[in-house]
Amino acid sequence: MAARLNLEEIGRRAGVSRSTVSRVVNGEPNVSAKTKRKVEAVIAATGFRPHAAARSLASRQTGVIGLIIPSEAGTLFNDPYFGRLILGASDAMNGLDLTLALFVFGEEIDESAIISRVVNPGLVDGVIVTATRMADPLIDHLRDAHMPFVVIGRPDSPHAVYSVDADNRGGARSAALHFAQLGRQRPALIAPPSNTSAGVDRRSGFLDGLAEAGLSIDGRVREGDWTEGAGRSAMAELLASSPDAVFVGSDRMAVGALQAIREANLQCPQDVAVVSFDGIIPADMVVPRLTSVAQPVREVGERAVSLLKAVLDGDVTKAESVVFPTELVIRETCGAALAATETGTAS
Amino acid sequence: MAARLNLEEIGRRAGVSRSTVSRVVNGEPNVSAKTKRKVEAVIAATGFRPHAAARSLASRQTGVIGLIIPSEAGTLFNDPYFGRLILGASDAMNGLDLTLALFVFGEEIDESAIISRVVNPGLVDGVIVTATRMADPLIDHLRDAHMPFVVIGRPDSPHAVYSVDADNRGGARSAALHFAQLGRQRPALIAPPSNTSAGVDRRSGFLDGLAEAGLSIDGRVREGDWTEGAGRSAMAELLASSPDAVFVGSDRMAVGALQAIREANLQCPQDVAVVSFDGIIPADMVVPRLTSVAQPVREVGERAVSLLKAVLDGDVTKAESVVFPTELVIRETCGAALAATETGTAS
DNA sequence: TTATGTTGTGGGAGCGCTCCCAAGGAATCC
DNA sequence: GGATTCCTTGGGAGCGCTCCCACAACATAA
Repeated sequence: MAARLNLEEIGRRAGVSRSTVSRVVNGEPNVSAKTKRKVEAVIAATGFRPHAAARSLASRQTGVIGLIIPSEAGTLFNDPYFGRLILGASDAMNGLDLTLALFVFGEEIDESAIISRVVNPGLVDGVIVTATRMADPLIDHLRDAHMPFVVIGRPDSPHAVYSVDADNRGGARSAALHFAQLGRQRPALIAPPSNTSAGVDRRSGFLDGLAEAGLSIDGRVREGDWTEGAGRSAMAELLASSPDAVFVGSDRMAVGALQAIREANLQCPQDVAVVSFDGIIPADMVVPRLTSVAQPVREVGERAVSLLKAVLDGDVTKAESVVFPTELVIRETCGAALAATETGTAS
Repeated sequence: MAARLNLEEIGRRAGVSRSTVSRVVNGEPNVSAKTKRKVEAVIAATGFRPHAAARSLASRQTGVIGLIIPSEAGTLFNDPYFGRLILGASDAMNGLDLTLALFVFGEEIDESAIISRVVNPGLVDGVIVTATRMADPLIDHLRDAHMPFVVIGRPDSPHAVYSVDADNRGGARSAALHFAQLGRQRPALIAPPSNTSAGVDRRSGFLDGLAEAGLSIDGRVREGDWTEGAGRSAMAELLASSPDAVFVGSDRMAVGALQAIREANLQCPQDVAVVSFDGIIPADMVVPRLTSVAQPVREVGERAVSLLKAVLDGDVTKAESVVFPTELVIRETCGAALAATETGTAS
């Protein structure tokens, strides 16, 4: 009775062959309009959908792209960065009729177990790797397994790697210049982990900017693991060397830093100006409102997908690595409005 | 030379048949220790992994579970809820050797296009539906397509549906009782959207709690779309009727509400106490620290996976719907410490 | 007329796996 | 000893699709 719905069966009902149905389903040319109409009618009536696994097996591509978020990032799931990234990637995939497979490494999960699942042939066509660590072993594994991939971040691989990144150095540099312009004399830095490319770049970009502006940092540098707690304790330590401006490498750490400033009975931005990085926390969430270097997270996600798609299609004429500009969004914590008032430039 | 690696080829190299290799790969019994060792050696030497699509086609299951986040939730990606949920689901899947496929509906994407992709046979074994709307059409589609699914939330379907939810009513009720206990007289409510089960339940739970405690709300009710902005404007409106306590249906809206209170030159908790729902914002992120009804988001995600797994395995002896308890976590915005001080009960 | 495309259609082969049956050999039972 | 069972192994069939070649039907050119 209810014969299993497949190309053969649809063909039987439409009075054509399996091959013709396949052509209609895949929108191939060289099908007469009449035949096409007949077949489409049967498909619509039955609600037939081709079997994905069979298609994958025969065509050797799955239409699935993996997004890999390694273990250290597990805690990062508390910040909106990955949500945005996923949203961007997902949007792009919807447009390309691709499916997103998400691989999150839990701390307790053996990394190699995940890797072997990811590179499982016939599961995904390619992967996007996020939160890349410096010298990430995952990248070598992917290359060894001949799995096409795109990295989000700046990979420090000896080989050429397709990548998408935000301009971390430039953004951090602009924070330094901003402090200089506001007349701050004793800058400090709370850097993200230096085992990530973003950590390295935000640190060096800021230091370069300071040097350019003739400011010195004199060891007022700490490093934190992206969390509020880390920002808070790093800031508490830094306050001993009385900085008047701090560049904090992530919004979440900046929230912690503001907390520490408040606890020391100091005022932000009057006593200590703060500029952070990400531009990802809703503006109204913290008081005073955070001045932050914004990066286009969603666009990064979208672009990673389209780049990977190009790689998969062999469309290698496109650029190998893309860097999105970042933008210093001035709100309250940097004290720009304050400075303007003092010099009578603004209200 | 490099013959394609498949069961046949591995078998050839190990001097056994395709079938035997298959048995070893799948850990089936009834393979002699010696044969097993031989085959495993060849597999290890070659790095062979069985082809997922071929396996899916033959076995009629994919080992992939879909997680669906409908369009309205797109904006919600700004809050950590979905990150936690994904993390929980992902952890559970890693443990069960399952792969997570994420389907996010963008506003601009035609819902039915996604649906047809989701129910594509041979893609996923089953799906988890989140952020369910009341009378969600998606649920009917899934049923029609015979796609096994589990709902996160409280589905209001005429049919029996497997579901996992947090005790929204109970949590909201406890907020009301807490206000009553603290002697607040003029409670108000900022409810989440009433087209979601969480919105309906948090609203009714709070109102029930008030009734129980003999407090009336007199129209001091607004509704917001989960965002800070909505919380802020709802609170601004409510302040006209001078409430002394507000239950806000989500942490993000509570952040906006606090902002509105501050802008009205009122003090929280002295003038207006605030209790919110979710328990998801890092405690230090806002000042004063948010008293919130915490729900175990990660556990909900994990449980949804294990429930779906049970459904897929035909292990229907397990409960059809699971409700996780919620817990009122007292911090600063409710004014409990304040009340205690006043009555001399605590420091 | 015959040679030469062009378009539409059908069907064989094969993707790599699982499922299942059969068969040989070893172990066990009466 | 022969009959019965169990364990181990091999291979046919088939999952539903794509790829490719063959071929019929028709148009076009010499």
